[in-house]
Parts: sequence; structure tokens; C-alpha cells
Amino acid sequence: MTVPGASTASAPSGPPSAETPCSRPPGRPRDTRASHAITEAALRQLADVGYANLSMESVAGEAGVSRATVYRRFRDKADLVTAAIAANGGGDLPDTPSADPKGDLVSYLEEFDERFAESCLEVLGALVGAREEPHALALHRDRVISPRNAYARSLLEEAQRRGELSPQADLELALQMVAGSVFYRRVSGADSSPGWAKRAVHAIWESMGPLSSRRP
Amino acid sequence: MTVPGASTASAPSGPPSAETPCSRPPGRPRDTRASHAITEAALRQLADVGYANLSMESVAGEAGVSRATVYRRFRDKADLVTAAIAANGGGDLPDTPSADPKGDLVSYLEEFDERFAESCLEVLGALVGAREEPHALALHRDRVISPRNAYARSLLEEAQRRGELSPQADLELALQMVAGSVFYRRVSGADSSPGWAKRAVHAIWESMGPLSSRRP
Amino acid sequence: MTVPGASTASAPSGPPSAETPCSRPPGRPRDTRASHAITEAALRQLADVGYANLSMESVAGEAGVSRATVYRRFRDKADLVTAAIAANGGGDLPDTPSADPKGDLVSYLEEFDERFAESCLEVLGALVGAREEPHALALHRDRVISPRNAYARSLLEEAQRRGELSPQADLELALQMVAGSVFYRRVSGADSSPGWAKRAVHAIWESMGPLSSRRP
Amino acid sequence: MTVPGASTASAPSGPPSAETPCSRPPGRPRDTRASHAITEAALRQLADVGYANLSMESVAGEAGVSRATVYRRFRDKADLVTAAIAANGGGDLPDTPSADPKGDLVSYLEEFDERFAESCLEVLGALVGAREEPHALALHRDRVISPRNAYARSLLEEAQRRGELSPQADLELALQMVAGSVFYRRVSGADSSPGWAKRAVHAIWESMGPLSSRRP
DNA sequence: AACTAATCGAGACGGTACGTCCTGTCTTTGA
DNA sequence: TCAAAGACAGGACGTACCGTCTCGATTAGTT
Repeated sequence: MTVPGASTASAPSGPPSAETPCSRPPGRPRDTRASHAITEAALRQLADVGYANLSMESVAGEAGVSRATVYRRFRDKADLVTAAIAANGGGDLPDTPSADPKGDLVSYLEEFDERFAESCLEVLGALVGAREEPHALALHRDRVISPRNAYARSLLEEAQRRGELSPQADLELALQMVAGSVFYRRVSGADSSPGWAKRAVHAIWESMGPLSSRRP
Repeated sequence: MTVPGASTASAPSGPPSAETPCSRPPGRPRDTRASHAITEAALRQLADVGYANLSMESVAGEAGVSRATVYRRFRDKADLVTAAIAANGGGDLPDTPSADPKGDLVSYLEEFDERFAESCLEVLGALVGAREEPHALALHRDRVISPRNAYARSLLEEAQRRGELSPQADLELALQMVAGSVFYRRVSGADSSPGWAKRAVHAIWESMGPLSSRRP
Repeated sequence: MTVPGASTASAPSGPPSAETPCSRPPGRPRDTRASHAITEAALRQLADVGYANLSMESVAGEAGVSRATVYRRFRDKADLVTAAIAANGGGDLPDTPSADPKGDLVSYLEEFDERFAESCLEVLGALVGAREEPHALALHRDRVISPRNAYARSLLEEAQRRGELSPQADLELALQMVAGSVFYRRVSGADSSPGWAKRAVHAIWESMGPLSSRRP
Repeated sequence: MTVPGASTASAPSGPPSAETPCSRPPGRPRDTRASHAITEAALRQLADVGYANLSMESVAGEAGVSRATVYRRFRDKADLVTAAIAANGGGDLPDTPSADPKGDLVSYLEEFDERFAESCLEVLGALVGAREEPHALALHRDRVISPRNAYARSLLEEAQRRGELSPQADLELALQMVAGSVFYRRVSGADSSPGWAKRAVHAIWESMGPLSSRRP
């Protein structure tokens, strides 16, 4: 609120983000270990009991921390979970240009399916459902969805640049279809036959390859 | 819908013993108008305030009914919402074989996007989240997802039969991609450019058409 | 209500009380066996689970009868219990003049302590508590308390007549003290040392005997 | 009553570990005003509408407090009422030895009759009725009955010491008879003729006086 | 033999209270 | 300042009764 250190960060007075050289804010600094413990506990609970059954109390308890300490860092359950996914859940997207866009896309999909799809679905469900507070939804998109979206899209663009996909290919659509198939499997409860990711990506390459629209 | 006996048989009140096809179950029959009012109120609230903010009390109130009357029909909030979507939300899937599978698939996608995608996402999020009670999730899949899934699949099969899709085409994958793209748009917050459904279906036709794998 | 047969009895159209010779009311007569089963079940439950935990449903169930059948006979839980105690619980007060008032009073107290004190206390507690419906309280007093009161009093009067108690003795007070001691033991949780009844009655005889006020 | 720490310690919130006699327990202390308001509201409602019709909600409402705040202090309706009677209902038993045991006993009876008999009867009825949870009954006896019992008994003992009652007098019986008469009047609905308490006590003095058993 | 009128079983209905749980805010003491 | 502990208002949950009601199916006596 009245924090000097600006910070685009999550919620009530995010951590002073280290790189700002200004003199530290007065008073006792926040316990970094607590912060970690909290997000980790949140992730564990999210996986174990699900978003709805995750309670601030139990997260605080599992983190060995008082409830107030959680609320000082995260304004909301939504904020907490969102931030936890973003922070401890995956900061590991390569940003060097890919040498094998198609293969990388496949790997990316598989990893996403395994690590994010489930919790993303429930968190998103909850956030979409919470009318009158779109901030958390926006936050989650910013923190979790967008980066991955951008990464996947960059792979598609690279493929286009290399001529594997037609210059007219609708990459947005491609992205939606291939990423959506991950979600839909969760939605419908279909079990993933091995190689699903490869086949999905292949289908896109087939339909959006350089010759796709020139068939007789 | 307006059938008096043989109700949707959600949770409490098992089916009337099957072998007596006609004789009404003993006791005072349920008030059909109340049943309607309840599911309709549930749907309205689901659309208005979302799954999380929907309360049994307010549904009962809006339906002009006591809370007990709701719980007599639906064991749960999950059960209520699930059944409401299934019942009053859409009993309108054509079951005659399609004359134009591709066009029908497009229309179906558009209708689904408009009428179900949002609430389905939040309901599914909530249900997937509710570990330790998969019954509601299974129910929702049975009541809402599966029928539509089957319908869409039948369109794809018809297309295959007509030779629009290759006999080797992976229809399951096709379904996942095209239906998933609907969800993913909600997930990522992307706004739908007009014609998205047509383009998505077209992409599948492109990649799984009869000649798709014989290209040079 | 619209019953011809008058009947001072309990509640909604009591049984036609047999001795009225008028032609039986039309329609199916009440099942006498059910009536018995109900009051007996009520008594059992009263003893087993107490007044508060006794439910109309469980009484009906134990009696092998539907709930409506209970409510047709008794307007109320209070009415049911009250009537049950009065009916099946004790119609066995001797009305011949006593040959040994003191001894009979002792026996009476012991029997009352054993068979009525407990349930009487809770029923009375509930009925006294139920402001705005004194009918049940009055009923219970009429049906259960008053007859026993009168009996005990008649014993005291007989004792007075025989000269065992002074003509000036305050029999009302005597009754209250000796009967009250039964209740108070339940209230305070004191366990009854054997001979309590004898000692209590003896104390009254001591204090209200023919010579009691003439002591030096 | 107005003691800040060391509360009546009804149910939740165990005593502050006894061995630290002073240091306040951690966390925000309970709102003393709320505590008062609650017990007072409970007493008022107990008097007004009776035990059965007293609801936690209405007590909370009348106390200007949320329901949770009531449940934080009292685990139960029984616990609440019991504690309310014990706390705000009477902390006014003299503990100095009496100079006039007989007169004091009379006054005590009259006060008890007026202030406690009614609610005691219904509360006790309810508690005795609630099998399978004797804790509340025990509590009520500890908090309300026992202290008064002890007081009355001390008066009797003082009288014995002074020679007004015989050394062999059965004080327990005396207590039961004189206190019981208070209850029995409520039970039987008899209205108290003035002087009842004096007459009851007098009867005991008569029968248990120093000469009572030596009469010819 | 049909009609009438009450009973019976079964269960729906409105209403009310219960006790539990969780959220997000607040008020303490102590570090 | 932060941290730990916990009180607080508010509100939903699902359960359990109560007393009333509406059904169809019985079961008598009456016409």
C-alpha cells in the first residue's frame, strides 16, 4: 500500500525485489524462509486436496506460519495459489531460440500436461467463476498462462520461419488446438494414449504445412 | 423435461424399481413445478454469480422453495449444478444422422462455446478440485460432457463414412483438438475472432482428409 | 374435532371411548394395535434416549407405523409422551382406603422414584420450558401428576384420620416435602441410600405427629 | 465477573496452563463485553422463551455478536445456558458463617424459588434427558447446584453445631426435603401460600430438633 | 355390489435450529 | 516493523426434526 519500493508484484507490499538499491524499508524484514514455505505448502495442498479444499489455515499450518503471515504476503486465496504456481511451480521456460520447434513443442505439451493441466483447470475454474474480482484471473493469466502461451507461440513462429509451417498458417488457432487438447482430455476424463502430444502436433503440421492448401 | 414420473433421478430417491413400469411410487409425488424452478434458479445463478458464489439458500429462495426441498432432490451443490446443466441447460442434441457433418460440427462448436464453455469450465474446475468425492465429477461427465462428446464424435464418424476424413484418421484426437480449442480460448482469455470454429474444423479436415498422409 | 363421541381425551379426534352406545362413526376404525404400539414405543424411547432425543419418526418406526398415524392420535410430541406415560405407564393406583398409610406412603414413594421420577423430570422440564403452549403442561399434570398427588394426599388424610398426624398438620406441605425429596435427589445427583423413603416419611411423622407442637 | 484473564473457562480454550500465573495467553484476548452480553442475553432468553425455544442465533443476535463468537466460548447450547446461570445468574452466596441458620435457610429458599427454580427445572430436564452427553449435566451440577447445595448444607451444619438440630440429624435428608419442596411446587403447579419456606424449615426443625426422638 | 368415509403407508413440503468450517480483518504481546 | 496467536463478523454447508400436506391403497359399514 504505502510501500516505497514500487514493485509490480503480487499483493500487499510485495518483497522489495532486491535489485532496487534504495535503502531498505524500515522495520523488521520479512522472513524469506517463511515466504518459501508458504508457497511450497500451497503447491502441495493444491496438488493434494485441490483448490476448493485448500484453506489458508492449513497452508499456514503446513508452512509452520501464522495465518496473518500468509495474508501479509497474499491478499487472497486466489492470489496465494496463483503466485505459488507462478513462483515455485515453474520458472523454467527456455528462452533461447529452439533448434527443433516441433520436438520442443511436443515436449512442452507433455510437461504442461503433467505438471500444470490439473491444477490450472481447477484454479481457472474457480477464478472464472469468481465474478466481481477479475483481478485474480488476470493475475493468473499474466503469471502462468501468458508466459507459456508466449513460449509455445515462439516455437510455432520459429517453425514458420524455418518453413515447416506455411506463412499463412493461423498460429493462434494452432496454439489453441494443440494446447486445448491438453485441457480437453482432463475435461472429458479421457486417458492419454502415449504419443498423444506427438500426434496432436503432427496434425497441426499436416494441416498447416507449406503445401496444405494447395492440394487438388 | 416435463415428464412427471421417471425424473432425472439425480441422487436421493432411487428409480421406482424398474420392473413395475407404470405404478407410481408411494407417497406424495414431488412437486414438478418446484423441481423446475430449482434447476432454473440454479442455472440463472450459475450464470450470474458463478459456481463458487452460488449458494443453496439463494437458489432455494429464488426458486420459492425451502432449502430442504432442494436437498431432497440434490445431495450436494455439485449435484444440483450438474443436474441443472444437464436438465434445463440442453436436452437438444439432434440424433438423426447428419447430412452435413462438417457444417454441423461447426455449428455445434459455436453453440457449445456460447452456452456451455464458461459454466462448464468453472463447474469442472470445482469438481476436479474436489478430491475425495469423484461422484459428482463422474456425474457431470455422464450428464453433460459425454452426450456432447458422443454427438460430436458421431459427426466425425459420419464424415469418415462419407470419405471426407481418412479411414485412418484419429477421431479421438480430432475431437480433443477441436473441442479443446473452445476451452483454451476461455483459459487464455483470447477473444474469438469470427469464424474460429470454421477454421478449427477446417484444420482438422485438412490434416485428416483422405489424402493428407499421401502428400509428397 | 368434529367427533360425535365427545371424549375428554388427548387430541385430534380421540377414540370413541367405547362406553358411548351411539352408532360408531363412519369410515374405517382406528387400528387399536397401532395405538398400543405407539404409546409403548414412546415409553421405551423416553426411557432409552430421553425426551429431547425422542423423535416422532423413531417412535413411529419402532411402532411399525407411519408418522401420520402417530399425528392422527397425538397432536404433539408433548401430547404423545404425556399420554403414553399416563396410559401405559401407570394405571395402577389402589383406590381402596389404606390400612397402613405410613407404610403405603413409603412404598408409593419408592415406586414413584423408580418408575417416574426420571422421565417426569425431563418431561416437566420440557413442558415448563415451552412457554406459549401451556396445554401440554396442564395435560401432563392432569394425567400424571394429579392422580398420584391425590393418592398420596389421601394416604396422609387417612393418617390424620387415624390420629397418626395432628389435625392441624399442613398436609400440603408434607406432601411437597416428601415428594419433592424424590425430585431433588435427581436434581442434585445424590444417590439414594437405602431406606431414604422410610426416613423421609418418618421425618414428617415426627414433625407433624399429634404431640409435635406440644413439646416443652 | 469483570476479571479480564482467568475466565470462567467453560469449554473451548483450556485454562492458561496454570503454572504461569500472570503472563497473558498469546493472541487477541476475548472481548469481555461480548462475553457479558452473551450470558446476559442467554439468561434473558431463558427467562423469556424457555430453554427449548432459546436459540444460539437469537442469543448471538441479542448480544450483538456473531454466532461464531458464541460457539468460541460455549461448545453447546447446554454449555451456554449452564454457564450463564452460573455466571451472571448468581455469584452471591455469602460464605461467612451464619448467625441465624434457620432464618438464613428460609431466605435462601425463598430466593432460590424465585430466581432459579423455574429455569433450573427446565434446564435440568433437558440435561437429564440428553443421554449420551452427561458432561453438561455434570457441569450444571458443578456450577449451579453444588454451590447452593453446599451453602444450604453449611447452614444446617451450623444449626447442628448450635444445638438447634440433633447431632444425629440426617442433614442430607433435611436438605433434600426442604429443597425438594421448592421443586415439587413447580412440578405440581401448586401456588405457594406465603410462609411456605418458613413452614418447611420449621417442619425440619421440629422433626430433627434435639428432643425429637426422645418423645414418649 | 356399489358407495362413502375414514384410516393407513409413504413421503413431499416449509420452516427452523444445529454445530462445523472458512474467509478476511482486527487486536493483542513479544521479538 | 514483523511475527505468532487468536478473536471477530459474516456466511455457507449439510443434517435433523417438526408439524402439515398430498397422494394411492385399504377397510369398514351404509345404501
